[in-house]
Amino acid sequence: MPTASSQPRRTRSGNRRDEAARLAVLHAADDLLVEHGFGALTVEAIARRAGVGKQTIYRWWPSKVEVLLDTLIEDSDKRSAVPTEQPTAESIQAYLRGFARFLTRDPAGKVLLALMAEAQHDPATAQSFHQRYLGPRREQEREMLARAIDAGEISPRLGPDATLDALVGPIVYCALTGASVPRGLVSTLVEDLLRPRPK
Amino acid sequence: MPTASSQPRRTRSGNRRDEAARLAVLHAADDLLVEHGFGALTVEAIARRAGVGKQTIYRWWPSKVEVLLDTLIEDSDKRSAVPTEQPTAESIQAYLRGFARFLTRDPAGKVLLALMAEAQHDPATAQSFHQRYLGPRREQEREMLARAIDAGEISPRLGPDATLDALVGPIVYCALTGASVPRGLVSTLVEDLLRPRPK
Amino acid sequence: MPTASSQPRRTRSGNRRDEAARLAVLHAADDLLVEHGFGALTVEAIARRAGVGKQTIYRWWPSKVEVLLDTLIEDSDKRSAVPTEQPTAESIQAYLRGFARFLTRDPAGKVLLALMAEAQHDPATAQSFHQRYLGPRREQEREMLARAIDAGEISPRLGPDATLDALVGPIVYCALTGASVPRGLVSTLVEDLLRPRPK
Amino acid sequence: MPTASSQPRRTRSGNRRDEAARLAVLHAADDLLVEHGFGALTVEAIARRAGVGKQTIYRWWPSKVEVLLDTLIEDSDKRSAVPTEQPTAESIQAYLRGFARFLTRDPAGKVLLALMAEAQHDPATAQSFHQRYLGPRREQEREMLARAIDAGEISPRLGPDATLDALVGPIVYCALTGASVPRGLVSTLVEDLLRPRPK
DNA sequence: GTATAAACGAGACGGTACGTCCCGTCTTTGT
DNA sequence: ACAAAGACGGGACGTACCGTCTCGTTTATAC
Repeated sequence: MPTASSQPRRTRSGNRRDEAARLAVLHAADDLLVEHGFGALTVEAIARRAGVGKQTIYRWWPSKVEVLLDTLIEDSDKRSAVPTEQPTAESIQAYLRGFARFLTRDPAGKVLLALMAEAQHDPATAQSFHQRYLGPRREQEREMLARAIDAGEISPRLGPDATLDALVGPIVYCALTGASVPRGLVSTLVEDLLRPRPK
Repeated sequence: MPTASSQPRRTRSGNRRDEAARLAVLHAADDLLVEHGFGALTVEAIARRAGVGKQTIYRWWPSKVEVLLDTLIEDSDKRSAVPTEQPTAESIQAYLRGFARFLTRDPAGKVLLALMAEAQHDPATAQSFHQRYLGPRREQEREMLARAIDAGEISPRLGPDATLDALVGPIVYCALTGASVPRGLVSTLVEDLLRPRPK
Repeated sequence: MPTASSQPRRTRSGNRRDEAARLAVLHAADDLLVEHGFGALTVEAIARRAGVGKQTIYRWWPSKVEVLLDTLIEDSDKRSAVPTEQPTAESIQAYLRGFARFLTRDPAGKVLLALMAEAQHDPATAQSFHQRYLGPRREQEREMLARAIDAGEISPRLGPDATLDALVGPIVYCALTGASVPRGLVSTLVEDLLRPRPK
Repeated sequence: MPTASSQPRRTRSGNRRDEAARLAVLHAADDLLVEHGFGALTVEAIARRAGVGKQTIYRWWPSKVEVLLDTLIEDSDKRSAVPTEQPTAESIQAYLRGFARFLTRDPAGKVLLALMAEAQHDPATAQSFHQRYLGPRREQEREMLARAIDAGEISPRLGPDATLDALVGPIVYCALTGASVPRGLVSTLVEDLLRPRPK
């Protein structure tokens, strides 16, 4: 991870990128999305709320979607990290439960839903969203599965991607339809798909 | 001057709703969505393409989303109907496969994805989408499950909604991420979730 | 439910023109102009107010301007008639004063001003307005002058049209600028232009 | 191709008002009025013709009427200025003749007629038109009269406003009715109203 | 008497313009 | 050099009327 300059940084600009402006934009976008929905998330509104010029946004982000993507990537790792320690069936299940909570309860989860939605409307968003979020995440999840299989913790009947679609898909679907994830769903999925009884 | 007012007489409108205009709007919306994506789906573009006044759209539909919903409801029943005959595990599996094909291959499936996406952005869309599409569909699917259970065809470990989320969720998730539904996913889901081996 | 078609029963129409509808349109137009100004005088508003279908207006009048012209012609003769008896300098002066009052005080005078205004905006209006109102009126006024000259009542230094422009122009101009006609203006005009002292 | 970044450099805009856009709007409005009449003078048409966004018009002018008023005020002083030197009966007469020519011949005169007309239809136009054009002009004319009276050049029988109404009214009236100002009218008015023979 | 034909109210239709909002680009000015 | 500010050309929004057109009803006249 690169440097990340530290001090409060009060001076409003200079000839280097203004970190305060960057954060103001990210927070403004996040807040607007949560408070007024994606429809109210216009570049002008972000700039207004962040007390920033429109050009400052266009200078650093190709579109408002990339702003959201930046917030998502930061928040996602914080609030729903893929287990990197030696995973067990239980820790995988816990990860899925955490992911479900993130999606359906955490305001930051709204960002993910909004981006997944916007990706349906705009190919450029789809491209970025896959490259910067879905792809890396899926890669981590595949690794998690592989290590659990290696350790004999699980033995899924399906290939890694199909398995992950089967586990994550229902959770995402519930979130998209505004429903809570039904009690027992995650555990049953884990039990039936990751530990199929041998014939 | 010879009279010659003979042929079927282009009736073009009158005091009552013009069916030709209605169809032109529905088709224009569908075509625009498939050809240029949701971003190009403006009321003005629909009107232009349908050869119709904007007011004619606003007169009959509260928003472009409702236009899409109308086309979805008509198409969905035609191209991916929920089985109403006595369902078996096999016919349920066939329904899911048909649904997957509808979502990922059929242009009309794009309409469903677009609406599910727009529902994330706009509460009014979410409301309509649930009330007019998701709700009735889920109801039919519940009935399908119930009859299959009664007939002893299946015995799901989860409640009806959780079962349906687990079956439909992965398919929708694949479609949303632009992936094809992995081979074996549907059959494994049906087998593991609807016919759990007796202990 | 016994209907009992009792009340006077507005006999809604028949095979011939409906006089009630005609009057309703004329009055609605007049009222709208006076109450809400020319800007609110749309065909739809007239129809709404008169309780009449738009087509009924378009059937009998080529435009809303002709509706106004109809009301003007009826009212103008009633409220500011050109003297036809043997005119004197005094009766001419009285006519001009009456005309000034009509223009600046009488609601029906607003119709004349509105038409004169609209004639600036639209050549068709100008054409009709001249043909149906200004022309005939000017003709009557010329006759009035001619008879007064013949009788030795007046001896204007200018030709008939120039004289009338000089007499009527200031009154119309005051009305158009929203001013009242200054005290003494009419009498001075009559005295100085119609009875010039012999050199 | 040699570099030659020489010419005035189409600056096209910036933080401050774009003078080129302002002029383009004024000229477009003027041209449209003269060429196609007030009916064709829509904000959209002005924007189209000026090669300007609609918002640029709405940003600087409250309505199309104010655009016209701006052109009128600029043109009016250039083409029909009120005499400021010591006025004589002759220079007053010349001014009136110039004004008559302006109104009936000069394309810019159409703007005045159109505004006077629109003032009949819309109170806001009336307000602006009086405040920004009629009022100041009348003030200049009153001054002209006053100085001529002081110098003993004229001795009108009527008060200043009535005198001006009597002089200007017939000219405006002729222009409004599409007539040319009759030969002899102006000179007779000046002679009979400004130089009344002493009793 | 019944059939025809005209005028009626209602209102849907394809359009045009309204005045507003936001897009993404561009310039100016300040730090 | 970067930032705030905001004007710019463009284009979609949802509304109001335009003038035309059917619809179904009502009623006076013609057969």
